[in-house]
Amino acid sequence: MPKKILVAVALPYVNGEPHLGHIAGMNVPADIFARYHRLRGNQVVMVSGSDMHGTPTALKAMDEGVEPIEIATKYHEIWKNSLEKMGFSYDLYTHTHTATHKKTVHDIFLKLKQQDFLSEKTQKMPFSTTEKMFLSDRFVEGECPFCSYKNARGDQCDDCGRTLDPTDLINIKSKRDGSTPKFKDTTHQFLNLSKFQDALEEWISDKNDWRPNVKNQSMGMIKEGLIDRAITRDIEWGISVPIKEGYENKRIYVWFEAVIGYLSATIEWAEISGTPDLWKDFWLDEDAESYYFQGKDNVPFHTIIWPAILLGYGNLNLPTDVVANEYLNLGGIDFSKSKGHAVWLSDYLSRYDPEPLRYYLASIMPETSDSEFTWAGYVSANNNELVATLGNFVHRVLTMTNKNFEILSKPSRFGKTDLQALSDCDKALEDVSQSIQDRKFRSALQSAMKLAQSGNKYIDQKKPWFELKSDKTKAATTLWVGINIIATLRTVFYPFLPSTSKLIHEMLGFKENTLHDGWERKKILDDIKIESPSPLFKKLEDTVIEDENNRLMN
RNA sequence: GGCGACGUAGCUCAGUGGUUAGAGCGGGCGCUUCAUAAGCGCUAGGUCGGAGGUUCAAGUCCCCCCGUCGCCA
Repeated sequence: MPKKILVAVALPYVNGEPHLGHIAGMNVPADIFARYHRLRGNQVVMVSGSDMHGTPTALKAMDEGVEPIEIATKYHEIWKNSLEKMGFSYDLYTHTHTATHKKTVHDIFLKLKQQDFLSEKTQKMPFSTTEKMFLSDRFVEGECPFCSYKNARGDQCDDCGRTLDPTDLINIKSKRDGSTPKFKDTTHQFLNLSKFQDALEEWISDKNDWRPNVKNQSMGMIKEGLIDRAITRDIEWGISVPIKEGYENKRIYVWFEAVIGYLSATIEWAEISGTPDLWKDFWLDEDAESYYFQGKDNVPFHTIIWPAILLGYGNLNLPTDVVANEYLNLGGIDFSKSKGHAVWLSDYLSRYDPEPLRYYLASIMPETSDSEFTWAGYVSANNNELVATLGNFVHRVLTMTNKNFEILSKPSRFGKTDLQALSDCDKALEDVSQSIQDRKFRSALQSAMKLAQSGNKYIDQKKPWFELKSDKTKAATTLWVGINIIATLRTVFYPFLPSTSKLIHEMLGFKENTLHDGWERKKILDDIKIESPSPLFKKLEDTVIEDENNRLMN
């Protein structure tokens, strides 16, 4: 019975280009997971989109003197394009400035209001008279009333560490233009998170397969007591508030509506696919599973706020797991000279192939702690692992076969070593499968690469170049087994390296596509013909390391 | 300040209280020549962030520090 699996990837702010840190923790693991499950025969929908209404996007637009939609659309296109080039298999990558999204957000907002999960409160907020807008805590500064530090923020003094309210600040100024704000009353809608306290605690308490940081952090917050949070803001950019009076100049706050993007994207996908009700399979069927991929800074939104919204709305599936990764940092260079620099995805793709990057990022995925991207590590992974271990194994077997056999036939009997090699294939399929299901992607990749290593050992043991001279039948057996290993490598690497997998598939002359063969050792045809192979990967010169590091520091 | 995660070989990381703490990469030595000078074998390299405690036994459990990152206030 195929499973129904929703793969939800965090919606990025579109106030800049994607860099390697963005994709290492969200897109790479999500795509591996989605591709694995499709190959397994499960019904998968993988969705995400650009978060168009983020505060940083609106501010950038204001600073550049353009409309927010211009900034958002510009970067949305760049994101969409780069994600596509990396081979991420989204069923839909949309954005949150669509009619479907707005309709879904309004529907949810009104239902929550109707069920009494929203309430109205009035508070005093600093208002900029020059920019005609309310200023959030981090956009005001002034003198700390406790330690007299001059640049204390609206929420905290960085010097003495004390918690502040903007009304505490002496000589409060706008950080944006230095003007003095006035305090004005403003009224907002609040989500009553406290009403979900018990339900959330019960829901999370038995999630023993979640990563420790996700579960413990969420439980800690729940036990401290959840407080109501404002879900509307005094801003112009965003989704309108579906309340008749008093909210004309307010918008729904972005953290509330962005998470709804997972649902609205699934609905949009179903509509585009011509099966408008299909989204229900993933959200209403209680056997369906859902996995949310994102960075560690996003955990509470996915383990508390989004589940609270879903519970409040009713009948919608809660996350099966919230797969949060730590951060990928940029390393190997002098940080003092590289401030604000990053490896931009579009820039990377203008010079290098997607697959080595997918491989390297999966191999250093920040699953348990922050990790570092270095160009030296990238070149090393490409040359020592992809070229030397995987690429070379495939190439040496296929070249020898092509040069010595017009047609390679299935051997009539196998020796002990041959049977061991074939069982290594089954072991690899099992190990990779288990690790991906457990969302342990680094370990899964290691198990896949281990098969290429054991393939090389097998070839070294059998020495088919001798067998060719002494007994050609023996060489045929070795190479036939070698081709079985290659066919299995094609399968276990498919989630990580889809293009490489396709290339192997074609070089082996298989007819149907890889998905058709499923997650098992392919039944190789009795007679197989191998054309002259081409290398799977390009070796990189060591000068790449220096060149790229220089580029980062200039 | 509170909560959470992390700190193990030169690098990246595994390690349900139980032999002598492991793997890959990098280093050193050897073997091999089918293959993109690729492959295979052997080997060196560790006060497990620091100090204390519980235990027959601690990288692992408890307490206190130090450091990094995230969230909250």
